[in-house]
Amino acid sequence: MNELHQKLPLGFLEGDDVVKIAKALLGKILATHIEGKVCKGRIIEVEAYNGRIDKACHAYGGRQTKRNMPMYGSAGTAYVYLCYGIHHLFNIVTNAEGFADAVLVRALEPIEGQATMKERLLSKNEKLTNGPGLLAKAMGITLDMTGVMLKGDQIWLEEAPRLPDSKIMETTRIGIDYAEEDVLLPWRFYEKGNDWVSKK
DNA sequence: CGGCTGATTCGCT
DNA sequence: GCGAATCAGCCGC
Repeated sequence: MNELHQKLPLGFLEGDDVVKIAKALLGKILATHIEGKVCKGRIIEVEAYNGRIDKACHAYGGRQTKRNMPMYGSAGTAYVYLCYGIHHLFNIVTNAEGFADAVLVRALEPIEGQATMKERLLSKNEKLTNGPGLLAKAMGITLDMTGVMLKGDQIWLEEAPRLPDSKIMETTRIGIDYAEEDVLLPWRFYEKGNDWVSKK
């Protein structure tokens, strides 16, 4: 097996600095094997959410709901939730059990299974994975996958060289206007010049 | 091509 | 009841 396609050890996600982990995840590969179909994409856009200090985080202030419980799980847990009543958004939980940090995967560069993605999306345009709602649908990620570990046969991460800092763009997160001053945190990261970034 | 809006369900007031 | 870590379709320029 090609060394680039080894599974990413979940220890990669155990640190207590979710911002650092979010940046390090850029370039890594997200893979799913659902209903007999394999899909893969390079992670090229992410956002960091910190449960203790970040008003944009669903678990800010120690809030616990049925929806956000997976965020308190151990590093490498998937957190999938329904946004705007329609879209599934996929997060990678980081840090130790009991700490509700997570990285929202906002965009992928497709590298395998594009035909399957197109079937799932029933979309007329060329967008497959240029946004968190789209990529979850394209990859076959659904609500019942919240709480599963990213190490099984269904969904996992693969190793890949990390992006040099010179290729990483840092900016503010999207769609969190309710988060008061934390709107300004530069916790969205994407690969400069990549056409699959969700917004320009 | 930019801006506005409906979709649709969960969580909190 | 209202707003939400979004997207596609429609309208007007």
